[in-house]
Amino acid sequence: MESSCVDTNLDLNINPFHHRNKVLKRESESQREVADCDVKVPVKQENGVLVEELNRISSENKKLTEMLTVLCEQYNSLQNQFMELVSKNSGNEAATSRKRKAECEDYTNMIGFSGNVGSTCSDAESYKKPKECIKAKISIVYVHINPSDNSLIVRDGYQWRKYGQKVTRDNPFPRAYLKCSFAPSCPVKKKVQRSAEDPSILVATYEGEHNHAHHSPAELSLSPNSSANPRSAPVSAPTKSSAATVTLELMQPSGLGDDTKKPSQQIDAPAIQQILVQQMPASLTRDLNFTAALAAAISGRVVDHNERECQVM
DNA sequence: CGATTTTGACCAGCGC
DNA sequence: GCGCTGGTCAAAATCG
Repeated sequence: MESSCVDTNLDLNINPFHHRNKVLKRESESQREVADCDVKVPVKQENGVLVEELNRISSENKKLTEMLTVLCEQYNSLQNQFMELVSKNSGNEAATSRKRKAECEDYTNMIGFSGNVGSTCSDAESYKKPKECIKAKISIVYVHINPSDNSLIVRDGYQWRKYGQKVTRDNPFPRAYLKCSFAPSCPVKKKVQRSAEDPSILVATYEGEHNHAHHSPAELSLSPNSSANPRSAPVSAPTKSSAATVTLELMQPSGLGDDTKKPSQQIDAPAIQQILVQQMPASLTRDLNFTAALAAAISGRVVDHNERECQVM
């Protein structure tokens, strides 16, 4: 929850020591190319250019890190404000809500950012099977969609099977219940429902973790447990229904009492969007796939740049 | 024809 | 115990 949980140090694989090998490798490659072109370029000159480029990238990395730190600080302060708001509203909500205790426990964990519900027995299914302690990682994904799009489809790279649909009391939009197509070997379930406050937002609640890779790697990865995902995020065009997506992982209720019940239903749409914006950097920096892809993209640009320079010389 | 979706019925938790 | 509610089941319908 704390911003300290967020590693603001973007490892872009461009630190000098790490990059040194690439530089040396590039040196040998360019020497080969130079030989092929039958043009002799002083190695020291190229070395200087590369070092200069490396310094430039390092300074960019530093700037990005600073920007990220500022973003995280802003996020932290906003989160504190949000928690205050939630605790104020929870008193009124508790009087009118008839939610199940178990569900309240689930949503007590909402707007957490680094924990894993599975470490205790207070997770989603424990009320059904009190003797079992099922590990169920719960996370909420908000997907911005076209309000005229009535489908309840959240493309997250996995294949789902719908097994039910209900209209819930506190939301006029139907809620779809889906299981991973690999069930029962994969226990992951998800619920998809439009936000009552903002119909352009689709709320997908994931329960559990996938124990397999994506079914369709060509689709955009929005999975809450990126550790189970295959490598880098695909580059296919965004789907019509997913213009922007943010994942909120849920955390342990430690330090949070019942006064945080169902905060998502107590905040208005602008607050949600603010939270989502603040959530993005934390989610992105936690996502190894994202940082790896970013590093690959940057290093790719550097390589291209160097190759162009080599060709010029 | 197998996989998926739809949809009404059923079950279980919770508050009164 | 009863009613309300969310979640799940399973048969029928639909799709590719």
